Amino acid sequence: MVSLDKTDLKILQVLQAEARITNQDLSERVNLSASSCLQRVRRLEQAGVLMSYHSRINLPLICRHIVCIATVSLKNHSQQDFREFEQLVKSTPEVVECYTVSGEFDFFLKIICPDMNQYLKVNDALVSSANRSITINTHVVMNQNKYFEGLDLGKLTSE
Amino acid sequence: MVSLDKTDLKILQVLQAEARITNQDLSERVNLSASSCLQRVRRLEQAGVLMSYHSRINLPLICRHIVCIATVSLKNHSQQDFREFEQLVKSTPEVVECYTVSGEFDFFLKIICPDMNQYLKVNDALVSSANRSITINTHVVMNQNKYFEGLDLGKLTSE
DNA sequence: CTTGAAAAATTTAAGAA
DNA sequence: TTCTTAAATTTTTCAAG
Repeated sequence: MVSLDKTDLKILQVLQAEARITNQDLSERVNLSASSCLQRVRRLEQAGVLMSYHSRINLPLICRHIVCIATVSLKNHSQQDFREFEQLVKSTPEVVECYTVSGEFDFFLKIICPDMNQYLKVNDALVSSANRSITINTHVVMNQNKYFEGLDLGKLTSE
Repeated sequence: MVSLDKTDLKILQVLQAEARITNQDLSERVNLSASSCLQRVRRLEQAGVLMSYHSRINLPLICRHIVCIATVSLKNHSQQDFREFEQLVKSTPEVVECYTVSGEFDFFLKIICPDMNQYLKVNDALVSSANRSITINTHVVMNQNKYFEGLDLGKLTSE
């Protein structure tokens, strides 16, 4: 567990939502000189706290596509079967996120495809990937009401 | 629908996964001069194609927390009830993503809390927010196997 | 829509507190 | 850890193709 002071948290808070801010502007926001701000950012990167920087793209604006969320249950709960399924997921580019969960399902997948035809192919590949039984339930996303915009690190790290 | 050429797609492809790349490096990657590369990036921002830039933070490294995925079904499917629920979700910081879906559920939520105690509070707030009936099913995330790293825009936009 | 050059701004390393 | 300073680099504008 890396320990961070308030200034580090402020830096992370800003970078979560404005990753392309200049170091100079960032330093003003957190009341630091540009050089010590940069030093902290580099340290956070090296420590693995800042993992990567991404752009959000307005996909509906540039192409037709469908987003689905699929629940997955494996009949056989052996480590081997889990690993194999995870491997398959990792090598399937249409699956953009995958969570292992407790409860009535084993996995949640988020899948993005150009059209339903391609989705069916991905689905088939997941189902018939091996000879083990698997139940996949698909939910087509009709609207995304809330996008991830960064966590409230103050709340999460307080206490 | 905004129409993009191959160079625009390359720019988006790079920025999705390396949002803090310098414009100069980006221009080399896409075989353009720095100035025309910058011009394209600004145009993509103005057109709303590039929406925002985010950092991924290694949360397990800096604090204890739990991630849950919840399925939600409303008993009453009136527009009014949907809107009210969406409003509640938007004003609840622990809910970091929300999808309206077709099928057996109405919404999928991703929720991040410092601990289970706080999760229960959020859950209660969602359930008892109003006098309408709602079914929430919680799945604790045990592992995230695949993170969003950027779409393959070539595949999505081809044809 | 591009390039290339010049000006403005930022990043980054070094030295001192 | 911080800051200041200064050199290196990058961003940004603009004239011209």
